Amino acid sequence: MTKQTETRDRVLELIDRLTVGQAIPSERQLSVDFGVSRLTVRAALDELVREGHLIRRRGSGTFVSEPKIAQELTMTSFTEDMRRRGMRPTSQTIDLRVVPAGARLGRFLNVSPSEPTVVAKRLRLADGETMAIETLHVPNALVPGLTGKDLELQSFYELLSERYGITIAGGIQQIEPTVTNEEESEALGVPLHSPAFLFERTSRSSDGKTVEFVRSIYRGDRYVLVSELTPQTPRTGVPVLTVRDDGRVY
Amino acid sequence: MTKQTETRDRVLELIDRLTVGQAIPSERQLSVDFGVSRLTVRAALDELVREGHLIRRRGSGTFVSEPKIAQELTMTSFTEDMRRRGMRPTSQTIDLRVVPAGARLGRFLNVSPSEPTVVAKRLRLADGETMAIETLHVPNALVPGLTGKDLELQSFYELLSERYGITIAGGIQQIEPTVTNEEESEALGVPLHSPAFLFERTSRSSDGKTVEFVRSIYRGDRYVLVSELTPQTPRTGVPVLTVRDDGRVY
DNA sequence: TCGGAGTGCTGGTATTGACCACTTGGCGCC
DNA sequence: GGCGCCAAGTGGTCAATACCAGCACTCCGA
Repeated sequence: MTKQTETRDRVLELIDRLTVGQAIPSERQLSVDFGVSRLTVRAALDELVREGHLIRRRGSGTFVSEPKIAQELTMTSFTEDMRRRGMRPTSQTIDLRVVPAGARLGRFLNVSPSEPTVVAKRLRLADGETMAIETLHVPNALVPGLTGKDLELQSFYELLSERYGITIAGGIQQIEPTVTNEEESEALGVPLHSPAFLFERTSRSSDGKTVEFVRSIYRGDRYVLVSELTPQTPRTGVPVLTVRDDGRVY
Repeated sequence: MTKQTETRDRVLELIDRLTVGQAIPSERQLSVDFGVSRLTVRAALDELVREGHLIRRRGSGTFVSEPKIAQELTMTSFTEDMRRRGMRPTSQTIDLRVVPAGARLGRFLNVSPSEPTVVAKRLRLADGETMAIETLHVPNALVPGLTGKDLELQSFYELLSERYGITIAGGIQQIEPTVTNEEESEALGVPLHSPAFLFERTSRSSDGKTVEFVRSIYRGDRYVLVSELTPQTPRTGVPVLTVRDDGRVY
């Protein structure tokens, strides 16, 4: 725990006790209070400003900012995503089998086409309603003994971390519009050819190995992507998955 | 021009002359070369690392990184977006009329329902191929005398800035999957009910006024959203519009 | 020849001190 | 009472210095 992260955490606690628009103590004051140098305080505040918790006003002070409309799109699993939105995520494993990766999947996972690979098809629910259908592909060697039941009990990423000691370090996700086919429509309970998002994600672990390739179909009538746009300044354009509760969310 | 931004620029020049994977001089060396403190060099490098130009390796050095797959999604117009990808953006104004805002649009634009509003429908092309169809809504008072031809000659945001003195300060964009209707299919030259992205964007100027509401339909077969995912650490998840040149882009 | 310890580099963190640019509010003058 | 100026406080920037932790290479001894 560096002083900087410690300072960051202490400031976050401060923020929790304040309301939007209120000023936090000055950098000089904080450096005295916490017993660290002002630069350390600044570094911690820098981070919080980047994350949208604080707003600096030169000559005036540093203030608690509006909660960001669009939160960071971090490396979240479906489970975390739903929890963050106060919904209860569940999962039904429709199918789980181990098959050779094949050419295309082998390329994605960076393994031999003959490599045994777990292919799991899951229906993802939020508060009991269908939200997405997901097909997971993982080299079997990474997750020996994985069962369909395992996937229903906890987040796959939690499982990866706790049972197999694998932590996800990053990934890349591609999003396209699509329409549901017969199988997807039936599983999701929506009309045939309903608009949907197709997510394709490849994740890699901290040692650089490709861990999974996931293909998900999200209901277009329940999901929207919202991104906040900022001009010029390379601040961050932060998109987020937002559940459409009723008809619209503005 | 602060020393930090100056240092940043000089390092960027350095990067241009190097290839991916090569090391830049050490922080201490740069601070001597540029005649600034190491702290200043670090701050400049911090920014470049955040933007994805450089990668630090403790004990080893700082290296030129792969160009980021996902660039920042800044407040871009279609025009800027296409230019950044090396394509030539053009525009055909299909229709332009001034009508009362009405209830729904008035709410979006934060004006009275009877407020005269420019509604312009444009076909957006990239390298001569249809890419999107866009319907622009702007209070007429903000852009008096706007013609359909104006919109074909330059970016609307450039026009706003140069002729009307309005600069866009931010906005929020919502993205959904949809399918094209008859009119859209015909205009875009795709089959009826083709998958497409629906973008709805509301932009505000620096003085807080809502400037525009834009509704765009992007061809799903030519557009994909790519977002790079980073775990835990609230670095930035940066999504971007990526043109699908051929069949796939991986 | 091979392996391991040592050493000199790298970036990572932290401190102290200083000055600048800007905001704000109070004080004094009109 | 109102206006304008000025001082105090704020964040923004920068310097010089120190020590820590990780990496890679060299050199020496087995």
